Amino acid sequence: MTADSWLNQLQQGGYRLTEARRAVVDVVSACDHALTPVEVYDAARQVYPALGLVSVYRTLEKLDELGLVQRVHQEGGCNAYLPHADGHQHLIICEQCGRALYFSGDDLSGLFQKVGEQHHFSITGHWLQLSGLCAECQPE
Amino acid sequence: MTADSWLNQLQQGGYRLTEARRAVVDVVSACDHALTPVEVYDAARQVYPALGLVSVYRTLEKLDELGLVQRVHQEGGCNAYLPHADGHQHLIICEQCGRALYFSGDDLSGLFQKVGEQHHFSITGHWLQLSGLCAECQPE
DNA sequence: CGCTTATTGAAAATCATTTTCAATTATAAG
DNA sequence: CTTATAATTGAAAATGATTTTCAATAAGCG
Ligand SMILES: [Mn+2]
Ligand SMILES: [Mn+2]
Ligand SMILES: [Zn+2]
Ligand SMILES: [Zn+2]
Repeated sequence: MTADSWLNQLQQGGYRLTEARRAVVDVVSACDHALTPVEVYDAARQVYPALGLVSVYRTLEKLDELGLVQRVHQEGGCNAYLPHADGHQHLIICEQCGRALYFSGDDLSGLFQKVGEQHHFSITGHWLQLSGLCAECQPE
Repeated sequence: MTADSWLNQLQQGGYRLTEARRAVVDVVSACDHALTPVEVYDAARQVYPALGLVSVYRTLEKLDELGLVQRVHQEGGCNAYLPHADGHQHLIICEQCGRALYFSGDDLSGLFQKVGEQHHFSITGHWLQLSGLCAECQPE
């Protein structure tokens, strides 16, 4: 289970396992759409009502540090988190329901290198994100 | 000149031309790297010292509304603005000096469509941004 | 030039995030 | 199973960015 793996990695990282962290990890590790700190807070309190919003911020910070979550940028805001991509992957996000999904296998570095040369840039990274409608949100 | 065109469009949009707006437009329309509201404020005050930060926010909001600027997302933050791309273009940003540049001519919609199908998404948009080193920032 | 109303900057309010702090608790040692 | 220690907690205060309020100003129009 992802949650257990995350908890292990927190512990390996020298952090203690607490109720607050367990609650946050349970919510975020299992979620298929990006959540803001407050959304994590609301969801996690259903399991652990004593949770403080501060601990959500602090836990997300540590999960980010450990590479277990990543921040998601969208029109609506840039403070939502998802389980981190596995290797080099990019996001597709449903603009209706927010479902997020990673895909891989794009090989664009050649193209990007070429574009870079044309503009005298040496390209070191790229950021690609698709948006659309997931199966469930498409009209019949 | 871009600045004049922006001012015209503000006027066409029903907005009055004021010193505050002129100062903001002068700075943003001529800038080749993304600026935060405070950076715009500092730059524009050199020309118009009475400027208030609030007016920078308000002017950027209107320029965005008119499609004259666009928000730029980066690791460091997502509250910087650039003159809006001309049609369908994407950004290359120098990770050293922040110089920003648009490129076009990528035709990736075929690829994206295919990726979408594989995951039962109908793709409606994409977001692509390259980062690297501009000519001036490359070692020798 | 004068009228009307959008726009202004200052100050206050709001909102998200971070810091401070005393109380609690996870963990390791005994 | 204690006990000791230091990390972690949630509440409250502080901060920082952005928005709202408001009375004064000035753009645009006749
Ligand atoms: Mn890629
Ligand atoms: Mn494109
Ligand atoms: Zn959907
Ligand atoms: Zn550069």
